[in-house]
Amino acid sequence: MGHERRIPTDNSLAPPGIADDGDAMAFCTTCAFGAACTAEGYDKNALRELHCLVEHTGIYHEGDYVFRKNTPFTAIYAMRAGMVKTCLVDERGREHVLGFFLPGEMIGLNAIYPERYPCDAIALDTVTLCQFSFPAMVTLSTRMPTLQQQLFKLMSKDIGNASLLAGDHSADERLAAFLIDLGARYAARGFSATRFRLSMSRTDIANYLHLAAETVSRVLRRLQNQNLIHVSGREVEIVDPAGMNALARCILQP
Amino acid sequence: MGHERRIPTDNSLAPPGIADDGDAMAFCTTCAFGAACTAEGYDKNALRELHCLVEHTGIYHEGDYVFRKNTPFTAIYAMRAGMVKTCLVDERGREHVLGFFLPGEMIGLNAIYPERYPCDAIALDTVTLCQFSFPAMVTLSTRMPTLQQQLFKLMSKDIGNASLLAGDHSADERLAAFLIDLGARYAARGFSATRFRLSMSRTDIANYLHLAAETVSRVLRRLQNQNLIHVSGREVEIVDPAGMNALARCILQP
DNA sequence: CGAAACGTTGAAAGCTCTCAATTATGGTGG
DNA sequence: CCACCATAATTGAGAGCTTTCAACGTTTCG
Repeated sequence: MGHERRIPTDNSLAPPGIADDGDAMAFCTTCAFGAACTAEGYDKNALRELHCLVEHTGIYHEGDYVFRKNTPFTAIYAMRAGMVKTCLVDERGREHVLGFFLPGEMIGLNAIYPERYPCDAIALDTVTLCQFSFPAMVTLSTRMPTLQQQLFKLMSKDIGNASLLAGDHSADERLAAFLIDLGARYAARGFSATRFRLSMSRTDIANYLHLAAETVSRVLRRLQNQNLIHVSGREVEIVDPAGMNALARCILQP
Repeated sequence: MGHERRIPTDNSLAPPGIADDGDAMAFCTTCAFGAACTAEGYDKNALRELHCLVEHTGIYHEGDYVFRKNTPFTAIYAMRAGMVKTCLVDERGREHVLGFFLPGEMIGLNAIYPERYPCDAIALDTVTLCQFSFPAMVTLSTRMPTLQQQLFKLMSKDIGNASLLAGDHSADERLAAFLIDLGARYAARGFSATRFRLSMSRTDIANYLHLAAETVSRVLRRLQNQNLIHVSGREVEIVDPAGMNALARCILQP
């Protein structure tokens, strides 16, 4: 394994339900709601209220659905461990991957407007997450400005990220940007930015980057031959971060 | 002209400042904040407060900047008339168009998280808009749940829209989806869905759809030869909406 | 009227895709 | 523990779509 999970995934024995304070506080430091949860000077009751609308869900295994397209929107989810992809299948049967989610990131924010989940969310490995009732969050956020701001921030961030893939860039640039971005997000959670495991298949990567799976294979090989990365199965090491950044810059920079 | 502007653009003589109620109310029916502004049963004071944080800006002419990349984020804008593009220029000097904005739509929501505008916003023709101080909106929205919900909705919508261009589709499908989408958005504001004027250049369209300008020309010609549309300069008529929808479906449907 | 920007059209090159075959990996059951 | 199967990943060759480069026609506006 390229990195160690800091968040224990062995809470399978604990029944789903209200998070106990100890667990919740420990997790909150890496969670997307960290800023709201751990905000200083906060009324302890408010903090308790926020924790009370969280449910730790059971464990999801590879292939399990966190939610399905067109299901009524009820909750958003914070990743605790593992990786989830969001995707949808078009009428021609082709799968489009919208995003990959790492520990600490939020899923479901794009369901608020349509009031239904606009895509499927599928676990790529063993996943645990926190479920937040959205109606409850909305209510609470009117009394808790920090929470409201955090929601605004998270959503605004998502709007910006979406345009990452927008440009018409070469396959090499796309793959470089993908790996650099993944490394940066891992680093933000305390993992290694240069060594990690790809939980998703080459096909998933291809469907995310809008390339053919064969092209993903070829480009990974090409980057390795240029001594930019080292790939072994799903283990990846970024050998030359500067070189990779140079490739990815035109995508990540703007 | 393919459609009539319902919103007068001749307020250039009025000094920027607080919107008078008459104007504001008239506009609100087509504005993105309509739901919040015109919500029934609302405290008249709250409504007045919302209107008070709006400023009608002066007129922008073609090429004028509404805001510039990296400027500190202070306000979001609601389009009243005309068209604006948001774009950024990469280090190679190539322009990427992120979006086009029609009357009633909001600009600047992607600046909340970075706290700076992440792109330029440029008027494509004669533009008028309303400026909302964001800090003031945030404060007000804690007392005005409808406003908060409206903000959530608008942002969530933007997250979803961004994935419209994501797929790897043919140039024909992209152009068809672009025109159908534009028509639908015009229709949502009371204009014709099948006859309108493209305020942006072929190059802008190309930079938005990630095609070469020459390809845009060729595809428009191709669609016209198939009797799907009629193009004359920047005037467009969708002659066969069903056929165009069939082409665009795989992009717009999911 | 003339310059400059915009738009169109043609031909050749390049990148990625598709199709096909081969190799590697991981899980299952004997 | 190993054989076996299904899935995933890799590699090669040819086709297709879009891009690039270049030239020409058109519109706009000083």
